[in-house]
Parts: sequence; C-alpha cells; structure tokens
Amino acid sequence: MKNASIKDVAKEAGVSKATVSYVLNDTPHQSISEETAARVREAVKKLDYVPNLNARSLSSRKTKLIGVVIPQTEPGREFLFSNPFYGDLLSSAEYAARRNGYHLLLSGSESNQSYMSIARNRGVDGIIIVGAYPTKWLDELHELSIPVVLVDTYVKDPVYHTIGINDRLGGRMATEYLIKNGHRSIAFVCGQIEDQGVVQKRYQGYRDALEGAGIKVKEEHIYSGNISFEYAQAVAQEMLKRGKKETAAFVSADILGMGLIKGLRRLNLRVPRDLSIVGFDDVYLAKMCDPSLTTVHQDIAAKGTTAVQFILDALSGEPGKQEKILPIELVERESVQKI
Amino acid sequence: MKNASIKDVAKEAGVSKATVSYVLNDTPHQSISEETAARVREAVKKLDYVPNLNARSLSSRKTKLIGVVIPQTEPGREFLFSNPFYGDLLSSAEYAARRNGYHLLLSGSESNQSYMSIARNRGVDGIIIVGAYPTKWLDELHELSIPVVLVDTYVKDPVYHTIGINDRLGGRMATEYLIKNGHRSIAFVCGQIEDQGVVQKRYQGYRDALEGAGIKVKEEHIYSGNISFEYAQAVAQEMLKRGKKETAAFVSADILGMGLIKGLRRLNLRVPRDLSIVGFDDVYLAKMCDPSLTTVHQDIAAKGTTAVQFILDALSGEPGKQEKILPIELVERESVQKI
DNA sequence: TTGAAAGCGCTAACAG
DNA sequence: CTGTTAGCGCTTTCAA
Repeated sequence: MKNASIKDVAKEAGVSKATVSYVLNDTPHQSISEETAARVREAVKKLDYVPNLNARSLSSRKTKLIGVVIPQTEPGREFLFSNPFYGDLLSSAEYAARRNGYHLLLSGSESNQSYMSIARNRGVDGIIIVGAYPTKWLDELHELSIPVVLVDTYVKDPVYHTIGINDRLGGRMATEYLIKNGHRSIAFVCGQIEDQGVVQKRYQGYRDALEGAGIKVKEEHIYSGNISFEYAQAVAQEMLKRGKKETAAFVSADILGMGLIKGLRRLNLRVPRDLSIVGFDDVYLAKMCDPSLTTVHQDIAAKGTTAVQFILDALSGEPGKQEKILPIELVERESVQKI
Repeated sequence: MKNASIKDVAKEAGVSKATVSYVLNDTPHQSISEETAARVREAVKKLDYVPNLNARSLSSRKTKLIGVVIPQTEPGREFLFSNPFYGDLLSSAEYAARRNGYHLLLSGSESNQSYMSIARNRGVDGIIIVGAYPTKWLDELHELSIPVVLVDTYVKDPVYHTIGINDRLGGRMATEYLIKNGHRSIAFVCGQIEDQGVVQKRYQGYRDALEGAGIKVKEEHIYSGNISFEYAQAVAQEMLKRGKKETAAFVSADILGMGLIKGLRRLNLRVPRDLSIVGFDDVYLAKMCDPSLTTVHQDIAAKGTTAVQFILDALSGEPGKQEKILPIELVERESVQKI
C-alpha cells in the first residue's frame, strides 16, 4: 500500500491540501479553527501520513539537510576518518542536527569538486567543511549563498563562519610545559605541515615557546611524515638512529604520541623515563594508553555542536559572520617527566 | 544568480526539457541524434547546469540516498558512536556508496520510531541498521518494501538482508585460546547481554569452550556492565576485591580490554603477567595499547562495504535475501601468557 | 528522433 | 478562516 499523500489526508478530513499544509506546518500568519485542525490531525493519524520531505524541499526550497564534508585522512586512502577525532566530531554534530529537525548528509571530499556537487545536487541548506585549505573550490561555494561553516581551518574569508581553536597557543602551551619541566631538547612530530593548516600553527607555537626560552630551533628535531600510529613508531627508530638527542617531544596529534610510546617501548625505551611526550587533541584514547598522555585538550564535541548551531543561526536570519575560538587547556597525565 | 534548471538548458540548446532529460540520463530505449546530444551537453556546460536531485527524486521515486541507523552506544548518552567500531564501519560504507552515486543519510536511533521516519520522510532507497534487536519498529519497515540490511544482528527475518560474523564461534575461539594456554579460571567481561544480541552469542561461545574443556561456568566470573573503558577499569578493582581468582579474561570488545589493562596497572598488576586478556573486534587501537591486545579480528570495513553492496544489489533487481557471514580470526599479540 | 503534457507531493500567494 | 491555483525541477508516457 502506497504511502498516503497530503491529498489523501485532505480528502479524508474534507478540507483542501492547503489547509492540511497549514495545520502541519503551523504556518505563521495563518489561523485555522481548532475544529478543522483537529479533523486534519485525526486524518493524519488515521492514514499514518508522513510528509514527503523531498516534495516539501522542492517547493519550499529548504531541504533540512546539512552537508558535512570530511577530508580523507590521507590522499589515496579510501576511507574518511580513521582518525578518531572525526567520529567524535560527527556524532556530536549529528545529535545537534537531529534535535533541530535536520539530517546530516555525509561526504568524503573525493575530488575537491565535491564541495559544490553535494551542495547543489542535494540542495543542502548549509554545509560544514572540516579542515579546508584555501582553494578555488572553496571559493566557489560563495555562489550558492548558503551558510558555510569551516571547522579547523585558517582560511580567511569574509563570509564563511569559522570555528576552531588557537592552535598556535596550543603548540606553545605544550612546548612551554615541557620547558618548564626542564627539557631543552624537544622534538616536534607531525604529519604534513600544510600552509595555513592547523599543524603549521601548532608548529609555530612550538617555535614561539622555544624562542621565548632562548632555545634554538633545530631542523633535526622536526619529524614530519603523516598522521598515523605507524609513522610515529618509525620516528622512534629514527630518533634512536640519530643518537636520540631529544629528551622530550611535542606531537601534533595524540595518535602520534601513542605510536611514539609504542615505538620506543619496542626499543626498550620508556615514556616518560627516556622521553617525555605532550600530545594534542585529547581524543578519548589519550587516557587509555600507558602511560596516559599529557596533552592539549580541546572540546571536540563542542566543535560539532557549534558548527551546526552556526548553520542554524544563519538559516534563521542571524546576520553576519560568526567566529568561535574554543578554549583549550593542558591536561597533565603521565607522559612527562621533570628533569 | 539562480542555478540553471533543465528548462534553461532546453532553451539554450533549442530542444525540449524531455530531450535534455534523455541525454542526461542516457535513458534506455530512447535514441537521440548525436548532434542534438552534443548541443545539449554544450548547453549544460555553458550554463554550468547541475540537476536537482530532489526534483528528480520526486518524479522518479528514487532518492539515491541510503539511510544508516547507528545505535546510541549507551541509552541516555547523546552521541552515536564513541565506539571506534562505528567510525570504521561508517567510513567504509560512505566510500562504497559514493562510488556508486549514492549518499549516506546518517541518523542515530533516537526513539526506535526513527527507523520509519527517516525512511519515509526522506524516502531513502534503502536502509542499513546496525545492531538491531527484534522490535515491532523493525518489523514495520517491511511495509515500505525497500531493501533493508541488518548488520550485526541475530534478528530472524525472511526478507531483510543480514551481514555479520559468527559471534559464537568467535567467543569460543577466544576462550579456547586461553584454555590452550593453560588458563582454567577465565572471566567474561562485557556490556549488557541483550537477548539475541552479539554479546549474548559471544558469551555462548565462551560457555561452549569452557564446557568443551570440562570447566564449570561460574556466575562470579561474569562481569556485565556497559561497553566502556571506565567500566572495565572498575572491573579490575572488582576482581581484586573478590580475591582475583581469574588468571585470564575474555572481553567482548577491545575497548574493555584496554580498560582492564589500565585498571590493573593502577593496582600494580600487569597484563599478561597477572591476567591474560583476549579481546574482540580488532579495532585499530588493539595494536596500539601496551601490551597490544590478542583479539578476535573481524573485517569491519568489509561489513560496511558489503552492507552497501547488498542494498545496491537489491535495488538493481537482485531477487531474494542475501546473507553474509564474514570470516574472523584470532590474532595473537602480547596480552596472553602461557601458564 | 523529438516534443507536449501530465504529474510526483508539497508550499505559498491570493482570493474569497 | 479556508480553498484555488500556480508552480518547484524533473521524468515519463504518448503522439507526432
């Protein structure tokens, strides 16, 4: 049996389609007699009517859909988010959206082009993009005049809303903490340092701290590969091969810290005894590993929720660009030793 | 400037809307002269035309949308998937869908009701449900006559496709491995044991193994709480309080294993010296912790890909129910000691 | 090989 | 307060 349509409901209730629509949407500036409304609601229940959101979108030009674009973790890798960070982000966004009658349309950013296509094909009402770099594809989105929220990006744009943290400060906090604990030879381990990316900022913070303490930044202390457990393990080996001059490391993501711990242990070195480590993100794993990771905490769930909120705000007429820098803090756990 | 519609393209190319539609969809049994087709394509390019999938859905009654329903990890918790398992699953599904011109519509299962509402509201072409239990809500879905794939479930249904693993066998393999290593006092640590749920099956496998070895199953060795790192830490305490009679534990999810390791370490006990552990799932964390976890490996990505494939198959007319039991295997790492 | 026309299910002026 | 009407952008008979 086919789903009932608004027409069926109208017939059942003995009113017009328009009236049904008014009742269902509680359309502003439209008063409906309580009696009629009741009849309509009854018909709805009786026929088990569920509105077709597609049709609604077509005429109202609102889809109640928010597109979420998440970068592929590594180029060429097929999957979106092996980094637990994205799972956290996504689930909080999903929840916030659902609470407000929206759904999330998920898309990996295959070719860059897909920003546009997802937005235009499906006519999403707004779009959230995580970790974008400045590209013409990103600029194109302006044409659509739908709200765009950029999460974790340093793209400068007069219109797009942004939400992130002070990555540079975070990098500095982490490094200063190490310095405060007596370390002067500090490695920086990260993935690719992309121009205008969060990692670059964290790196700058690292330099800030070092320079502030009168310590020279040495090229040989920078280990840049890719954000993965495996790479960090390799770094452990590399450090040793180079004679391990570092007493501490600041890693740009917790997962690297975990790899480092594991890699060192393989070589019979211990954290923090042989190397102190400070991580970044405070994903839930940070407290699970052993030793648990001292790291720069950020509220990932808040990022997701706020991103959705910005979209909703814009959709409900809030004018102007919104920006939010979420607070960060250093949480002390077990991976740093005073020397 | 508004997006161009099919009408604009038709005008630009000097043909009818119908013709444009034929060219774009390569409609079967419709021949179009190459010359006309070329003109249309040119117009499309010139106007930068992108079809409106909403409108297309409305008339073709196909949305190219696959709904994915993921259980809230814990009742009352607001977020979907703090368990990394879901991130892995989701990202592989997203990729498979995208490759085939589909998008994923994400939804947490708020009230059970939402199975229906997401499906009917948005008119998804198919729906993937993870970890469903038998409920009337689930049954209702039959009315829609869209393909349904149930992942990790033991719901018996003549129509819904299913994909999972042999959880009971997995439980047995894990436990037998411990027995083979000389353990006879083996704890089982898990979340809720729901009727017809995967955990129940794994538990049965545990019993199978014990009974097969002539070991009596003792109530006191069962620790059932919720699937979380924190709970497992609490279990460690509890074990000690009870005098820790166990020499080993089989945990129903890797994350519990990690919690146990950490909890024991807090009490100055070591894995596997003081307790051997076998996990389940082989999420990527399993190899990151220390000691790395001996666990029952399953191919999570394959689950996601296959689920999507089943939907696509059904949509393209493949008749009949499909079932797939994916292989599992025990991977030996460092968390078990021979005694 | 092409086009005219009738919807898909809903919203939104505009009348009444 | 309620109904009429005209689309939203596309697909799909059916005729030409």
